[in-house]
Amino acid sequence: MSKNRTIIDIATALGISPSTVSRALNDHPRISNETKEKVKKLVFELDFTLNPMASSLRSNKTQTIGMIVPGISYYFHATVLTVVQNLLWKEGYQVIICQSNDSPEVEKELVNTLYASRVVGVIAATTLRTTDFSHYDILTRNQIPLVFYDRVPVNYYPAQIVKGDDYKGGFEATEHLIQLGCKSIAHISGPLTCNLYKDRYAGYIDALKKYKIPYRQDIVFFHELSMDNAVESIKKIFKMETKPDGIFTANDTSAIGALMVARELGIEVPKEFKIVGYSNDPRSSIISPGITTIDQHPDLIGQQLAITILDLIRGAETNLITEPIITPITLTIRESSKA
Amino acid sequence: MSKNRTIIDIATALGISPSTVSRALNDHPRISNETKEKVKKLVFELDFTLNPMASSLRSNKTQTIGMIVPGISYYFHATVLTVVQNLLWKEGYQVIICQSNDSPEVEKELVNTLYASRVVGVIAATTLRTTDFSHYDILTRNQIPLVFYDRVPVNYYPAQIVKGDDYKGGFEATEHLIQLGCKSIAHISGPLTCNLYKDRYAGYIDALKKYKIPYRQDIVFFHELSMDNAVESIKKIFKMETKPDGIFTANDTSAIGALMVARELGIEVPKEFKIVGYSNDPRSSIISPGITTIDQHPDLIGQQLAITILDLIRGAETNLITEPIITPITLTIRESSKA
DNA sequence: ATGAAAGCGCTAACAG
DNA sequence: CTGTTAGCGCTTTCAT
Repeated sequence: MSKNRTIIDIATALGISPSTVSRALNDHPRISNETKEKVKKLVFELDFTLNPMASSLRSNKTQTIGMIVPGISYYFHATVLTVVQNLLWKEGYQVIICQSNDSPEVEKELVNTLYASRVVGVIAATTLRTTDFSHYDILTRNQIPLVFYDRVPVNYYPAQIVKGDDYKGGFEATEHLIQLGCKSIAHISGPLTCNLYKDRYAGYIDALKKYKIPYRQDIVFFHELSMDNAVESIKKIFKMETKPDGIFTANDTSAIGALMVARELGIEVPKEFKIVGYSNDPRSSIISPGITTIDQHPDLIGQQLAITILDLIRGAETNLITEPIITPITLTIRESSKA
Repeated sequence: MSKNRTIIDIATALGISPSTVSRALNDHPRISNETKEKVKKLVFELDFTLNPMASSLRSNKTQTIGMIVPGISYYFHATVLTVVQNLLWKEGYQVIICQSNDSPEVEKELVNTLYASRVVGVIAATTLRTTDFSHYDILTRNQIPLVFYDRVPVNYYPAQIVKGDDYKGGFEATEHLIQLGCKSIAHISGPLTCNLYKDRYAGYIDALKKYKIPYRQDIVFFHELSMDNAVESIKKIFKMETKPDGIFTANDTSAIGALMVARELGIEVPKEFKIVGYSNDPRSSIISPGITTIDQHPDLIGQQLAITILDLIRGAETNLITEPIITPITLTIRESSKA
C-alpha cells in the first residue's frame, strides 16, 4: 500500500507552508495567482487529492448529500435518482442513497444515520404511511437543508417541498375522460393521508364538478395501489348494474390491472370503457392498447431537486424556504382513451 | 447548532478515559463487559454516535463501499442496487452509487474519486465499451477489494467476478426454440467485446451445433441493443426469401422490437415466428403476447455481490479471489414461444 | 500574501 | 483491563 501523499509533501516540494497549499487548493481570495497556479500544477502532476476525512473533520463539513427514497427500483424514483445523482456529483457532492423500503421505522433510522454522517443536506420522499415527521427535526434543528419531494408532509413542516402538479394531473385526467364522452368515471386512489392521492383525488372531484357529473361514492376506491387490490376493485365495478364507462387510476399499475380485467371479461377498451393512469410507467406504453397516463417528468423533478438543495446548502445562512415548488405534468394520450 | 458530543464527554461523565470509551464502542476484546455495558448504556441514552470522519481519519479506514453502474434506472441494475444497498447498509456500510452513463472516461474518473474517498471496496459493472481496465489498477495495487459483475473484464484481471450464466442462458434460449420446432433461428447480439454477448452468442452457436442446425450468418446481427437497431435488423429478416421461424435476442428491448415489427407486418407470433429475449424485463410480461425470456435473477446477483465484497473486505489479508462466481438463470416461458 | 501553531474527534501504541 | 500520549491530514485563527 503506497502511502498517500499529504498536503505537507506538496508544501515542502514547493518550499511553502501547508496552510498556503490548503488555501491555494480552496481558492482562498488572498493567495496570489502565481502561488495558486504553482500549487495546482504540482497537485495535478502528482495526481494528489485532499484527504476528505481530514478536511471534513477539521471544517466540520462534508461533501455528502443524503437521499431517502422508498426504493431504488421504482421507475419514478430511479429516474429522479439518476438525474439528481449525476447533477450533484458534477458539483462535487457525493450522494448517499438510502432506501426506507416504505417503512417509517427504517426511515427514522436513516435520518439519524445521515445526521450522524454529517451530511450537508437531505432530499427525501417519505413512506406512504409517514404522518409524523418529527424524526426529521434533528435536521431542521441543526440547520441541515432538507427538501421533500413526491411524498411530502401534508401539514406544515419547515422544509422545502418539490412536487409534481398532482391536482392538475387529477383534473386533466378526469376532464379528458369527460371530453371523450364519459358519463360515469370511476377512480382508484391510494390512502388520502398521502398528499399524492389527496391532490389527485381533489382534481378528480373538481373536474366532475366543473362538468356537473354527479359523484358516485360506489365507484371510488381507496387502498394501497397494488395490482391485486386494483383487480379486486375493478371486478366490483364491472359487476355493477350501472357500469361506469371510464376510470382514472392514481397509478399505472392499477390502470394495467383495469385493462387486464377488462380484457378478461371481454369488455372493449377504449370503446366500452376508457382508462387513464398516472406516472407514465414504461409498461403503460408497451401494453396494448397503450394506456393514457399523466407524465410527471421525473427528470424535471430531479433537476429541480438538485438546484434546490444546492441553493439551500450554499445560502444556508439566509433561510430560503419558499412555497412548494410545483413541477409540470403532461397528459399523455394513448389508445386506452381514444374516442 | 447544538454542539456535538464527543467521546470525551462520555468518558468524563463516566469517570474513565476516552480510549476506554473508544475501545468499548469498538468491542475491543480486552475491555470488561461491565465497562462495555456502562458505556453503551450512556451512549444509547445520549443518542451519541462516533464522528465517522474522526474515526476514518485516525484509522485510515472508512465504512464506505463504492458501486459503479452504467445507470441507476436500468431495470437490471436498479434491482441489483436495491439488494446490495439494503444488505450492506445492514452491515454498517454506506454505499456510494456512481453512474458511468456508459462512458469509459467517466468510469475512469469515478474510480479515481472513489479511491480518493478511501472506499474500502468497490463493486463495478463496466461500460459496454471498456476494454482497457487499467484504471482499476489503482484499487488492486492498493489492495482495495474489487468485484466486477454483469459486464466484466473479458481477459484476466485480478479481481473477483460475479455474473449470471450467460452461456447457459444463450444455450437454453436457443435449445428451447429448437425443441419447439424452429428450423432457422435468428440472433440479435450486442458487440462481442462485451462478455455478456460473447457468452450468450456462444450458447446460441453450441445449441445450433448440438441439434445440427446450420449457422446462417445472414440472420445474426451484432450492434448496440437499442430499439431502433433491433427494428432495423428484424425488418431485414422479414424481407428475406427464406425467413427464419424464430429469434433469440440478447436483450428484451430487442425482443419487444421484434414483436412490434411482426405485429406491424401481420406475422403471427408465436405461430409463424417465435421470440425469446433476455433479462426478464418487466415489460416482457406485460406485452401481449408475453415474451419468453431468460431471467437473470438480479436479486441473487445482488446477494452474491454483497456476500462477496464483505468477505473480501473482512479477510483482506488473505487473497481470496476465486474463479468467477456464476449465478443461475431461468428460462421463463411465455406466449411468444408456445408451440 | 504567507507562515506558525493549534486542534477537529478519534484510535493506537505504549505503558502499567 | 485501563490510562497516557501521540498523532491521522487538514483548516483556521493569529500573527506578520
